[in-house]
Amino acid sequence: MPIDSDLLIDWFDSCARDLPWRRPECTAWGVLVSEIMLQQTPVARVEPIWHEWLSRWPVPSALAAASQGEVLRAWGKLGYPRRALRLHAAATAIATEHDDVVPSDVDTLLALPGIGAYTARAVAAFAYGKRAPVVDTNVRRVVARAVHGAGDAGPPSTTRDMADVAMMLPDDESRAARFSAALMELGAVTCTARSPRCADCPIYDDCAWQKAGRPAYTGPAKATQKYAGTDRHVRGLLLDVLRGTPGPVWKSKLDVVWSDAGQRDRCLDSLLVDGLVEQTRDGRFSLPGEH
DNA sequence: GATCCGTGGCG
DNA sequence: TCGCCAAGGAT
Repeated sequence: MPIDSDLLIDWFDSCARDLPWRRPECTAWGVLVSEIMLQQTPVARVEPIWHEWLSRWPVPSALAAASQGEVLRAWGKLGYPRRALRLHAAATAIATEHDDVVPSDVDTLLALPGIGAYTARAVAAFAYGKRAPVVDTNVRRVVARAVHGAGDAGPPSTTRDMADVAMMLPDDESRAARFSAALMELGAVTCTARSPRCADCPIYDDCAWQKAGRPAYTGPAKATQKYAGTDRHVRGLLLDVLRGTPGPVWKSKLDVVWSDAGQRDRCLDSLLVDGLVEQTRDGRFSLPGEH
């Protein structure tokens, strides 16, 4: 059973969270910054950083004028700091190639660094009101349950997932964009992964999962990713030292964060390769552009 | 398609 | 306590 767009949009219009990047005065740039920050990162942690960024860098060219090190510091502990570098690169491209205007066309957005299938369509829909299937983890879960009657979404398949949603998109552009935002909102606040609040769900009566008695997820087990002791962990520790220090540091300062010298050095090398760290001529290490 | 890439809160 | 989870993208 497809999702009743009228029910869902009405619920969204009356109950949606008041998030700053949803306000009418928010620019397309503000929407783009929010979408990048929200990748794999909860709203509560993004909000304060988003405000700082929009206040400090209100247009793409302003961010482009900042150094990579400044950008990484301002990114703080949002996680996945390569996103910050890519957003900086995207801002530079927008400033130089698009007249400082965030593109509204999906294919043009896809050509920018750090912008993939989800983010390109999210910006087109939420910043410009375009009709595009916006599919994130929330949408995949809501569709899996409400439409397919499954406990959760299986492994992602961009093509199939977008086709699923495209079929349900209202014809009207503005309503299509609100429908997408509503699907995401429902997954984020009501049809949650762990303990869904089905009693509060606006489409409860139509939900295939509810009708089937809410069967548990039966698909393939999701790969659980470790963190403690991984390279990701060590890279985070190394970067945290550089964020917390005004200028370049000697390697001895970095060596104290992790006992395994082999892993430490491998991670430092990978940070250099990724452009998250630079080495000065005298052999010290710093965030890029800070020496 | 499988892996890698940060960080912190919560049940 | 600790595994799961959070508006993904690049390779």
